[in-house]
Amino acid sequence: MVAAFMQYPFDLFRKEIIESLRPILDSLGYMDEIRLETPPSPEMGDLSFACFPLSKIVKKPPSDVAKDIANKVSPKEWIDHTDASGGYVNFFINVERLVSHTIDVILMQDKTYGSLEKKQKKVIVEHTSANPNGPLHVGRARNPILGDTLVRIYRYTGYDVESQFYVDDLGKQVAILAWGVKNIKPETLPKTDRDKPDHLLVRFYQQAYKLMSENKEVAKEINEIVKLCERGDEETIRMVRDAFEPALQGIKQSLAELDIHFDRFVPESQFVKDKSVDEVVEALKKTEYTGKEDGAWYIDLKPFGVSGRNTKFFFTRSDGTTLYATRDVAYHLWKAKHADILINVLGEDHKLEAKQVEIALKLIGAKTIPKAVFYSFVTLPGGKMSTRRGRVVYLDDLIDEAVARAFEEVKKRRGNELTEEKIKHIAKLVGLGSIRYNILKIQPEKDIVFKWEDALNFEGYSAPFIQYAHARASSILRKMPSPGKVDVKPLTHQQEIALVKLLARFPDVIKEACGNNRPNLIANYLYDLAAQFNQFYRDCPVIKAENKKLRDARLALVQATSITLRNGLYLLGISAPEEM
RNA sequence: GGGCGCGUGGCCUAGCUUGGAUGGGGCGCUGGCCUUCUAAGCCAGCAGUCGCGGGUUCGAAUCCCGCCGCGUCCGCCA
Repeated sequence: MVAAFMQYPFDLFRKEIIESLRPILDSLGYMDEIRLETPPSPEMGDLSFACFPLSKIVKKPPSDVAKDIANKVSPKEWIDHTDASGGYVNFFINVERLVSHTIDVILMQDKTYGSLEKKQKKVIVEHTSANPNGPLHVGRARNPILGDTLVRIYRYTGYDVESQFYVDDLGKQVAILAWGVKNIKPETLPKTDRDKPDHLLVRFYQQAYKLMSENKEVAKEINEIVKLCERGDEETIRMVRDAFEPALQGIKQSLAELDIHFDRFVPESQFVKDKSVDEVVEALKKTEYTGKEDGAWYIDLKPFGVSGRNTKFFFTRSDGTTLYATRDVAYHLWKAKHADILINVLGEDHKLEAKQVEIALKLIGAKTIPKAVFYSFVTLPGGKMSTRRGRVVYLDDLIDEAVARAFEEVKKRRGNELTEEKIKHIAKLVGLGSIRYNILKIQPEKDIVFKWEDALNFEGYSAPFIQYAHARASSILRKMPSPGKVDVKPLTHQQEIALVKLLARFPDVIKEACGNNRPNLIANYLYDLAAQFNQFYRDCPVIKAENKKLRDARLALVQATSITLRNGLYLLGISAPEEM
């Protein structure tokens, strides 16, 4: 058992620099926090300190200040030497120490390399929360992929995490579906090519929606269902739930394909049944921003910086029933009781609603305010996706297509050496990995126009590129296992050093990705790491290294790389094939 | 009309929170590398007014103001 949590090399290096710099800077009258940056290229150093602000204080040119400081810093355990250029003090790490320490840590921690110490804090990540009225389409697929990745990242960073899917069982969408299931004869509906409950059910929804728009009677009946649900009528809620439950199962199935699972499904009706939403209403009625219009209660959001045509946030209807956002407030109060940090993954269309909930929570004195991660829509080249109009690409179709495409690719390359079964297995890992990666590599706030060629990208900046690097490493280790703890002094080739330096950065990347809710940083990093490994692979023969010492050292490095790639891919929910 | 987000080579994208040292990648295109650990790879080349205009600064893709374009929201819907 690994007793103590080993400290990561770059943390130690950074710490040493700051300790050396502090007294020097103090004596020059610079009291600010010391911020270190990474030079643009490794030849210039491993970390640097900019002297521009300091040059003002001491009234000397930055280059002179940098030179003075560089001369005063002496080599230590981690600082090998310093250098001044262009107004920067550049610090070079002790490479020999870095190499041995980094490889030691990685081989020792193995599956936990990059993870951080336990935080003793609970996080609830709410994501997906899609209306269970049909299959997930790719327009919404960003949500579960981002959400699940955040769950993984928070766990790895040391938090206790629970993932939640908020089931909107009181909404109009599910009421329409329930009406359809009850009133529409299945044989009148078009056939589906997919025998999966969500695909079968969405036809009822689409048809019921159509009838509702054409026929006032139908609309009335559907509204009646909604009303009964909102009042907490057990029988109606059960009827609706029975209607949508299979669709939810279908959604779960699709997500399971992508290795996405939830710890808890929370039905919206829970907060009507336990009356907690009524408590929210009572509390909101008492604020100084509260008003009433035709019997409906609202909060004026204008003083909170919300603007637009209408700034009133209605939290009851004139008949006293609550609205979606009101119940969402109750849900968040409940979550706050069970966690220290709340993360919500939401589409950009929910920005105002999230703001309403946040303001309401503050007004009634909630101590934990959720942090939202918004993502922009995935659209089709012709515009938005729409389940109603059938203008959609379903996630299931994307999955099938990705796996099929991957199958062709594997077959093309390895068809004559691998069994059909093995090809299928690899194709699945590659196809599914590509879907996740192609979403995760892009910042959430950027719009994505769905194009098959991008979604199924298998080369360059893609999952298979990284998986391939891992497979290459595995292939070497399969032929000749790493001897474990060895003397890594022979690792002096520039590709080896560059590779180790990247490996050592992994924990920083995770910390950064978690702190800012930005999984794309990990996606980026893994690409860089894989690319660097490919260069090492080209220049440094491992099995046929000149001598046994070098070979063993390189094997350890390959092992360390394979561990880091695998851990990183795991965080993104992508599998690391040993062969492809 | 107002709020929020986005705008980087033909296409996609990193960097923007915390301003600094030559703006990184990928796709596509052109040319080269498989008798050596899997070529889903590697190397070289072509390709950029960082939407436009102003400002702050020793220094702006990054901060501030204005404008333009795209997305999204402004329901007693969810």
